[in-house]
Amino acid sequence: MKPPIVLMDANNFYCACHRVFEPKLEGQPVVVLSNNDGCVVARTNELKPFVARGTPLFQCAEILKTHKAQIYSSAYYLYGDLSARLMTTVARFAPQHEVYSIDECFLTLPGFKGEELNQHCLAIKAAARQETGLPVSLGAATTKTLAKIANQRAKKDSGLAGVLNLYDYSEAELNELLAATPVEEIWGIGAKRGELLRQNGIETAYELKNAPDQWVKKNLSIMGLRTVWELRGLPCLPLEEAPPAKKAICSAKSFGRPIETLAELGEALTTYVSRVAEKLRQQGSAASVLQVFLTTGHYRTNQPYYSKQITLELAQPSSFTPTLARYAHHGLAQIYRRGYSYIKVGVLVSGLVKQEALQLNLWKEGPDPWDLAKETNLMEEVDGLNRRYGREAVRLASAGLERSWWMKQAKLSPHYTTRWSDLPLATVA
DNA sequence: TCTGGGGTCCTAGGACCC
DNA sequence: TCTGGGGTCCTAGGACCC
Repeated sequence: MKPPIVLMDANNFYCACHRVFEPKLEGQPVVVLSNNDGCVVARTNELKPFVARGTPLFQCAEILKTHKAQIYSSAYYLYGDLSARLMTTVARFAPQHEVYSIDECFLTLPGFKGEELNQHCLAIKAAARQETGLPVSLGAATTKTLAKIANQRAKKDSGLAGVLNLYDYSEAELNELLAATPVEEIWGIGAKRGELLRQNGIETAYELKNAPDQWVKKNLSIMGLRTVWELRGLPCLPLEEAPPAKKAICSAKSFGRPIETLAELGEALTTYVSRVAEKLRQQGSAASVLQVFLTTGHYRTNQPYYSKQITLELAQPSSFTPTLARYAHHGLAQIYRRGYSYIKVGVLVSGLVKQEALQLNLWKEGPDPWDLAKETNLMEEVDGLNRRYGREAVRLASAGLERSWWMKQAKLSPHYTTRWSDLPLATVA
């Protein structure tokens, strides 16, 4: 017997995080903006019919105003922290879990079924609300893809109390639900594939479930075929308890204003390289390839467009911030052209190897082992200080001090969970 | 004026080899 | 005019997700 797979997903996660610390927002429409306050990345249910996800702020400012929406810049320090608390809570309820994204977690519940399964899901929901203040929904089924559909339904249908169990549905009941599910709502079917499917007369999840394997594989690749099998109740996507190490790490952000000079681009690049290097060390990796890219805006047509990338191979894999920064700046100097207004620069590292393996190989060739030990110790100190005193408490001077190019964050929330000075005050009347 | 960031996986096509 | 077959590796680009 296949064990039930449950997907826990927070409702309007980013918006909900702001509500946790500002209870006055409860029942009020809230939106959260992307970096640079550019687009709407999250909005509460009240606004969903009027504002699509990803709409640029300037295009929906009026509608937001008429609905008296509360607007926030994205505050990832807050979301990351609440996410960790939420995952700790739900993990208690299952022998195995996979944190799939910042607000989603798959759980397996072997031995559970029927009413017992429903009650367990309700208990998870109650604990999440009690311990983190976040509203969540849960969907149970035999595969991840079906659990996703169950979860969506649980969210949309207010009669369901946030929990839907498809695990105990009969084949006929399940087919009926799939027939009422548009094909674009299936996990793994986006706009392009949705369009292709519709052109071929496949409009619902039920129709896709019954499409011939050969046709699916040819048109939607092996991933599409897996999706179809999962719709049929055949698990193809295993639970991954330990997240696999990343194969590439990237940092790239738009500036708060266009910049022209190599010096300022360099400051931003150092900042992003430092972030990438920190993430590398966190997962115990060193990079052997580094890519730098920069671009002018592509929405404004009255300005010349320029976009370029360069790939550099490191003499030795490294996670030492100054080494990576040196390569990055070397690359930037080669692709930089005067006379353009740039809006973004970025860095991507790949060819990742385990840092330990590097150290073991040292006595054969490569950098002086003594130097490497010094580099490692130095970075451990820096990472420790930054963990303790806040990100970028210690940083390279070339990352800049003024940083007038920094992204726009006009509506930033206080750091409720990471700064003593920002703790909310409770007063007794 | 103002249009996000960070990932994964797959496929096609070219270079190269025997 | 005719011009093999099969394999690997790499890269660029597309599609998707949150």
